Amino acid sequence: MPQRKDDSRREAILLEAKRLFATQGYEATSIASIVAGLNMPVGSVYTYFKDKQSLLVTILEEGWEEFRLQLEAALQMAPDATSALNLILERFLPALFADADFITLALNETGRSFALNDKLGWLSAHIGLIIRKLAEERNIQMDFDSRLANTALSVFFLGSLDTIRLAKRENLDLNTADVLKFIRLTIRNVFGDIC
Amino acid sequence: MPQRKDDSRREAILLEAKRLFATQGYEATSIASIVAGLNMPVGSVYTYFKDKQSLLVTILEEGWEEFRLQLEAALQMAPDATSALNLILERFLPALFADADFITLALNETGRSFALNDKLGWLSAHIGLIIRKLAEERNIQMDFDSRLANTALSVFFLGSLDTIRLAKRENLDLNTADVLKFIRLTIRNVFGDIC
Amino acid sequence: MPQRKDDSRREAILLEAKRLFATQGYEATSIASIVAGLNMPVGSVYTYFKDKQSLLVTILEEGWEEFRLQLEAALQMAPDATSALNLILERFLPALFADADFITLALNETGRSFALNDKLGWLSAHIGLIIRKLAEERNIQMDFDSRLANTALSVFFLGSLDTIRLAKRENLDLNTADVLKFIRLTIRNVFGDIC
Amino acid sequence: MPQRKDDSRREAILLEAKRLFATQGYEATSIASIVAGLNMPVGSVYTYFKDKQSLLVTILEEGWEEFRLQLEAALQMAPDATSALNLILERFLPALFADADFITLALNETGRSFALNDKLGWLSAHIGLIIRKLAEERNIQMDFDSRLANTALSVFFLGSLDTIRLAKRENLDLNTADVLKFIRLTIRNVFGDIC
DNA sequence: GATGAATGAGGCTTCATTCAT
DNA sequence: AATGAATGAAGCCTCATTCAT
Repeated sequence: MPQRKDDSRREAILLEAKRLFATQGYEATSIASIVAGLNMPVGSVYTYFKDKQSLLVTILEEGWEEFRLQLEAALQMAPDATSALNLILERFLPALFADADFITLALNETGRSFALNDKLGWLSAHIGLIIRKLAEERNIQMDFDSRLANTALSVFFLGSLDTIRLAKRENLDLNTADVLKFIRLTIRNVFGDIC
Repeated sequence: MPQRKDDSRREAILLEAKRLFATQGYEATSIASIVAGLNMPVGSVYTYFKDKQSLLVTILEEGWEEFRLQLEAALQMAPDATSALNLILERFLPALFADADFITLALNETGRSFALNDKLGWLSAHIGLIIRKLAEERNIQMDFDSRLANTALSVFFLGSLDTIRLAKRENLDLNTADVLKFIRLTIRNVFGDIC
Repeated sequence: MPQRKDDSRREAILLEAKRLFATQGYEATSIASIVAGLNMPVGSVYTYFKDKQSLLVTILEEGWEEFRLQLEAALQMAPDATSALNLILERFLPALFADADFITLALNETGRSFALNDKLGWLSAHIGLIIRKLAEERNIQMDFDSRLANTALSVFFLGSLDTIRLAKRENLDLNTADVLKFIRLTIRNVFGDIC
Repeated sequence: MPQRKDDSRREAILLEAKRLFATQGYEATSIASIVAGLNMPVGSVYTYFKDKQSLLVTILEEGWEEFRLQLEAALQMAPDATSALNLILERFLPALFADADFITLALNETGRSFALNDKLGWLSAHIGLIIRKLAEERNIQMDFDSRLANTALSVFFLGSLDTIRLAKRENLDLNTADVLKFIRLTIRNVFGDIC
């Protein structure tokens, strides 16, 4: 029996690739530079991945899948819309915001290797449902039409992600906590003291 | 005063470079591909620009400068905070939002060739001043601390830019008008019917 | 006596290698592509063969040996030159012509991995002997010197092989039967109605 | 004005490539090895040729074109079929036979980069016309059907080429003169003393 | 023996930049 | 100043072969 493919080597490659792609950009990062720090030969990348592009796609798709599963699990556990919202604010968003490299790649490679709009659509559907339920529960009249709602969600979601990556990259005096606080504040302005 | 004769060639190069950099990415765009459609020799790029990097820097800096000057001119003309705000909403933002390629480059090349945080800082200062004046004029109590204000501005500004570039790139059923409408709505929620 | 169990795997490798070497060329064929269709691991090749080169050499030498043995057996069975000639025309050449892949490899790898001239020399000696006997039997004066005879044999032999491989490869409206017919006609022109 | 493309460099590359492709095979020859002896950098190849494949195609197509033009010019000059035949035997074939590298490539790359059958068809048409005229002029009854004629031509043509390349490659005691002599002899057997 | 992951040299090609003309 | 051929470093990827299991 030959050596079995070593999952830890695969993960190490993905992790280093994510770091470098996010830091220097996909095109500016060479395969050689990815394996250099890992003390692996270049050929190893091609044992685990078809080509450079699939490295990026894997990072983005597996990364998103992780967040998606987290969110769906959280929503299933939630007995009502209020607790669902709180799970999003306490679990999903913090986990997403913690991965600045993923955020950078997702935003920069939109369209080239990552269908960000698909993900945004999926997110809209889920969040929209929660919002409508919340409004119902709390007897609040929502006069947003769906276009405006989508716009709002997109601005808040993308703006939060971009703010966080900018803050991390430029060592701004802003951080994840500030963004979450701002989101909470916005929600409270509409729905009251539910989070 | 007429422009120097060759400024038109310089501008043509900048325009095509901006389009290609935004569409394909900076690294993936070759100098040869920039001049190809313009029927210019590669050497031309180096008579007007030091190297490829300076092409990108010029696009970003001159692009920003244009918007900055527009905004400053607008603000100088404004007699009070309310009209300043309206000028921003009617002149500055629409002009900025119209240039999707610039937005894409500014967001993607953040940190590599463009200090987006500097620009955000400058914007914060100006907008912040208007906000404070507005609050004063209208006798509204602002309990935002400055960190939260900066966060809010960043989320809204970057989120708007990202939403617009995503909408353009992915042919979403969202457009500049929707984003502007959402911004207006948000402002009215705080300051009332001033825009 | 039964063949050793694993000879079938060795043969499968040789067969697939021959097909691919002939179709795509030796260098353009990877070891991996040879075993891919056979559902065998790459390592198998190295249990039966020293390296890639020896795969090719084996195909050519074993292939030639098979034809050589066939021819020699045929000649031993023949009571006279006329029947020897007919055996060649009815057994040896059809068998050789049927293996287009072998022909292609033999012609293309001449000099690199296969001493085609050695084989041609061996063939010349045998055919030459038959020719001389035939001339003697039929009392025909052969004024060919040996150089010209070798040239003639080479042109006919290589020309036939090349024609057949070209016909197969390019789906020409020419086939093995046509080539054999032409050879027969040429012989009849010299020796009369003996085949 | 920049440097003009230097045709002598282009030719030097083609010549060395032809030599190496014929000697070692196309796949086994690296671009680096082609320019090594010419004291040129690798990039030069790509100034004159799109890629490695086009290097081979150019060698084959330009080489064939040269021979084709020679033959057509010769045939136009010939007042009758007999002199046409002699021009072929004295001009065209010797020129073709002299270029052993071209012959090797044409035979080995048949189908991959060179449609040898197209050329054979073109040749058949021209030679066939001469043959028919000769038969007519000399009142000889040709009972060859066209299939057999094509076969004969293919065997003789390809056989001659292969014999010559084999002779050159293996330093056989056979040469171009022998092949031409054999061809002449064959023609005389059919048409009498016309060449 | 059987397996197939691991290796790293080497191949093809691109491209920013220079500089002869 | 204008041009575009020339350059060669560097990138991605393939693949024969080895060897741990």
